Amino acid sequence: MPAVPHPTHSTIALLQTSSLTSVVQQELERAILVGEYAPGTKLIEATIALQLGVSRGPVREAFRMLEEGGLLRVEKNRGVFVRDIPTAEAIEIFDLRATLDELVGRQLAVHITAVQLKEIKALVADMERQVKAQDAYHYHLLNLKFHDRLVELAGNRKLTEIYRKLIKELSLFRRLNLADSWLLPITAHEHRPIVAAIASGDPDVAGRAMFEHAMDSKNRTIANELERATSVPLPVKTPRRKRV
Amino acid sequence: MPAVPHPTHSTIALLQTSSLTSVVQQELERAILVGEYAPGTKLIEATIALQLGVSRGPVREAFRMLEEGGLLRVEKNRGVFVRDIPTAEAIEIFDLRATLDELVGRQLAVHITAVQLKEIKALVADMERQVKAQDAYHYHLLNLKFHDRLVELAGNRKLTEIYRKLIKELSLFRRLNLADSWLLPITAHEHRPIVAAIASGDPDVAGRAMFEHAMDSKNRTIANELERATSVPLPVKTPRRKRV
DNA sequence: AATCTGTAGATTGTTAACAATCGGCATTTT
DNA sequence: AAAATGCCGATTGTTAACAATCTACAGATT
Repeated sequence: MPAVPHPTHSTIALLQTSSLTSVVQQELERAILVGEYAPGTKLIEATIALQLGVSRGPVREAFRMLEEGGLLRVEKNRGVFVRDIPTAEAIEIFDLRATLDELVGRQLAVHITAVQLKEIKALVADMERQVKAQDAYHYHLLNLKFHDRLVELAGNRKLTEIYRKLIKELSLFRRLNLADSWLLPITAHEHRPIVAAIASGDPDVAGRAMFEHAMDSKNRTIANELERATSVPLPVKTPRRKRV
Repeated sequence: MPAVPHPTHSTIALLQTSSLTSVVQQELERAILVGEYAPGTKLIEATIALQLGVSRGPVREAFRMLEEGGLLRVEKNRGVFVRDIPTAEAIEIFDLRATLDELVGRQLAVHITAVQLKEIKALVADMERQVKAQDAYHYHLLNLKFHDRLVELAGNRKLTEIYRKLIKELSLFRRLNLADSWLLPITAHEHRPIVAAIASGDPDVAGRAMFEHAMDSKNRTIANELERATSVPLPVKTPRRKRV
């Protein structure tokens, strides 16, 4: 009856929105972010096409999307590789994130509702529970959720979009995934003050709290990285390249 | 003989870097940004492929890149369209840009060199010349260049990347291109104070100057847009912000 | 031994054909 | 007349084949 078909059934909605390209895109993104394809890994069109049961066309289109999204690096006629974020770029991203987080804090201080504040506090409580339980992995996930939710609540969708893109790229900063960085969630005790700062309603205070927190995270990660670099005689395997 | 071929000749470098996909991508982006394809326009694969003398494959891949870049909107089985940025989203982008510009100002205040400062001053002088000559078009170009260069000089490539993406999307905010907004470059007299603020070396002052300038631009544009819609000019007030 | 050369296989770039879906229009139905 | 039905051209989604390029390796050359 509806002149405009309304995708109520999830299967219909799926067929209407997801093409093979989008499915491949999402699956590759998932695999990359979860570490199934480590940074530097070469992705071969035919292999992936075979694994996912599609032809090379959709795979190539997905590659182009992920390239533009900053997750893949393309070398013409040579192949596509999972991007490895160099330390210098990671620093830039951290700085940028800090500024965005500051904006988030400022916005939230003015606009957050009581219900939302409660939701955030619950997340913090959850995290503290994971710390007590020594569950670094779930703490990590909750921490991501915490910050993502804050950004979302700031109410600027473009900001959310960019923030998420930055987070994805940061997860390709190799050393971040070496696990010992979130073995000790020192960040935990900073979360309550942040929530308090937001609740205070003062944009300057809240913005500052968010900014400092982000910068702490940056400094901790980079320090960790530099330490590793000096202690380990860097096992740099040089890939065969002809170009400059 | 170099075992590693060095693409000194531009033609070689071109062949090594540019695939049909990338050429199509750039050409479409150019055409979109220059307004040859107005927002809302439907782009037909076969037509474009024919016009550019390639097959549909590269065109589709370029579509995916431009989609991810925020310039195209894709409806499955229906086609791709040049995106039309709604006012609400434009506002979000403006706010975001203001924050990024503030960061730019803060960075420049601390890091800009004498030569760079001179270069920027030259750009401002150029702009003032265009104002005197009533050349709104070239003023517009120089203004873009001015801000783009400032961001570039801030020395954060990721920031530059995001900033440019935002600018591109803003150019798809339909009303911005209706020409009368840059018939009167009221912004002109704000540029000297900005440069001075940067030259002062005080990050707070410079950041604030950049932020306010961006917000002025936002308010002017949005007011203009609302006026067109309602034919009643509403002054848009933005809360002043203070820095610690 | 080290470097150069050339060939074969693997992989990417590009095209063309096939399949599925959409949108409009004529026809039918009420 | 209004609404529903069914067809047809146009357009998109997908696949498979073809062409160009790269990488590795073996043999030739110095």
